[in-house]
Amino acid sequence: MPASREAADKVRALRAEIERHNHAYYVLDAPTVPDAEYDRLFRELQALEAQHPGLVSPESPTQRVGARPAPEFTQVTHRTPMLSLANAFTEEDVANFDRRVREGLGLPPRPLPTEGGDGGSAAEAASGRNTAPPWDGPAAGRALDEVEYAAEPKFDGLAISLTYEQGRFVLGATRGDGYAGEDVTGNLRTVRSIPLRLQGERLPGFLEVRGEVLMLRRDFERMNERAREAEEKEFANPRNAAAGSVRQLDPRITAKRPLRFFAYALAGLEGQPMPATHAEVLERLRGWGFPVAAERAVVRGAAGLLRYYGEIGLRRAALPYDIDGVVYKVNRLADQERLGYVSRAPRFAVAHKYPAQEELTEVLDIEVQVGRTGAITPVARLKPVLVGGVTVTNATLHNEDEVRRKDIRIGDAVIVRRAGDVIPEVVAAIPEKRSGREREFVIPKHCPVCGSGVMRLPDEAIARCTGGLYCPAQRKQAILHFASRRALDIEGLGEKLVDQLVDRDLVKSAADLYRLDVAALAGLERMGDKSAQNIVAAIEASKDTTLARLIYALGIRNVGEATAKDLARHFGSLAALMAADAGALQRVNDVGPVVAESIAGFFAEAHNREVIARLEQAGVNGRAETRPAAAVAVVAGLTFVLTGTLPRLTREEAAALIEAQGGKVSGSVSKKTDYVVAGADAGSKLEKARALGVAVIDEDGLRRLLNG
DNA sequence: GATCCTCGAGTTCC
DNA sequence: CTCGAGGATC
Repeated sequence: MPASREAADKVRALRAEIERHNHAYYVLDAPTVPDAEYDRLFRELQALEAQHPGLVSPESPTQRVGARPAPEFTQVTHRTPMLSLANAFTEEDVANFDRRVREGLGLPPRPLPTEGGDGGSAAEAASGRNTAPPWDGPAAGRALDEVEYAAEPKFDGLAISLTYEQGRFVLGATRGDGYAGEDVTGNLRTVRSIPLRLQGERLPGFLEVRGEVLMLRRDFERMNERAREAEEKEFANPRNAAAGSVRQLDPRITAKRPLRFFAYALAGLEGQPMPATHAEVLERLRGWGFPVAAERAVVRGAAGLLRYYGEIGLRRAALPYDIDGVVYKVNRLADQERLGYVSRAPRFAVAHKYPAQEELTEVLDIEVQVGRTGAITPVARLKPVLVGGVTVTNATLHNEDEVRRKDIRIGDAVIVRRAGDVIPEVVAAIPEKRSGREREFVIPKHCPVCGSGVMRLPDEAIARCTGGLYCPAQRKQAILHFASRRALDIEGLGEKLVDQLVDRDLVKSAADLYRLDVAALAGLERMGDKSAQNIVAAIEASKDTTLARLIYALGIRNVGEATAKDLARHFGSLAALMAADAGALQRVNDVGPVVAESIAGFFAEAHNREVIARLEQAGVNGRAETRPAAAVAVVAGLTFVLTGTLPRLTREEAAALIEAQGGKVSGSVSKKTDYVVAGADAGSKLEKARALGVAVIDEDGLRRLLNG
């Protein structure tokens, strides 16, 4: 059917509208229509194009769904090479960069305090420049002498080059070796934030744009979540996911990946004059419809660069995308040209890197640890590697399924990261690096500590040692738990000491702690008279405690701090708790059939009852806490979550104050949270609070609430 | 029955 | 901090 003029007009209008919505959503990050409306427009356009195949053109938004797979990519030679940048790691490197730029531009080595603006003008005259230097503005003083730089985040993605002819996207290529890359036009057409047609009135006849393809962290996580549900392989990080997606031979797969594009340079322009500065380049790119980094800035001198580096460093974790540093470019393009290139890197730009949060290392071995409940946890012993400033040698692998899912083998090269900036985590193995000598990990059939059988219940992820308290590892953990800060808080009773006490049979259960005397302790390693006295005193002091702490200290399965508090409040004494049957137990908040069975089962054991009797004889007294009549307090009945470092209170102190007035302190933020109390360096909880619209207060705000 | 909210448990390094 | 899972809720 020949396309009627009417249909052609309609198609054009629909395309324009859809691209406008695309731009608003993917580039401006401000959606203009609901998703359903967008889908409706999209389907309407698809239907029209199906009716009139003559109207289909490569820059129609419908073509973003991806063309057929290609047998391989064809090579493209870059008109201008895509060079890499020199790296800077230290402040000194940055100072040297600034110094070399000044030399290259014929400026004096450093603007001396006494010279004022004279140095600048002298240099300008000497260099014979005819354009106004950036520091020749109305501002006066020292800053006049400093070089102006454009600074922006360095995206951790895949560098690509986009070519536009007469405003239409015609070629997209990977960086490759810098001189020739691969033609990935079909894949890049599916990336919604890459304009298929440039926006604006005055379009260049030819345009080549450089930028980065990446995945936003939230998109990456959502994608991995779906892969996990579908039991497909997950990607290790957003960069690998983006790179893998762009180099997909089947564009229909690429189309399903949530890729984004950010532009950062102009490599070719015909038909209109180049802008004067890099900052203006970015504005021009934005005008044509390309996303550019919101964090871009123009700064002066080495001091300005370092300040920018520090600011972005602080915001790094909160940025929507991964970055591995920041990039500094001399702002004026004329100056860039004068500085030119040295070997393969430009002299006018440098990448200032942050310490890596991910590193490559090697799994030397996978050992297992036995926890308090007998849980057998595989732990990777790693070749030591510096990640984000600390040396990492161990990382938990959680459980057998996790090892299988990530397919981590002994001897593998692996990527290690510090999750939430603290706890080391093995992100993924790199199977390409295998030699064939790697060994797969298997959970041992017998406990490495006591030799008892290891059992994994069918619907549990964790394998456990069946040795119970016969197993020295579990006994040690039980005693450490009993003495821990949130339980009976026996200071000085740490791992090394408990190891010795249990290995020498001086202590078999928590009750035995109360029979220790200085003489018994004094014979141990690293244990003088003074230390022994301190420990005996700490054990003595622990006898006076609360019922909630005592219940928690017993280490009943599925009974943690919060449940212990509920149980203490409900029953009032250990005797009453021990006498309760499953029905009575389930009347307590948050106790269902499973927890009730754990509790009843614990007290049914003769051994446990004996330990409790001996604790009571020794004088361990779990006194019930009397609740203040707190109905009048402002915070009564409200739920708080504490995060970050408060200026004057520890989190424990703040929690105690809240609970004393009848408030509740919880560990995770949800819609039901009333207040998040945030201190310095607050992390994900603060983010979540903001996302959910939960009220955030600081320590002073909390004090005001507590004081009514 | 599905979904959301919490809690419990295990873990690293300084 | 993260994961898994128990309990509550709709």
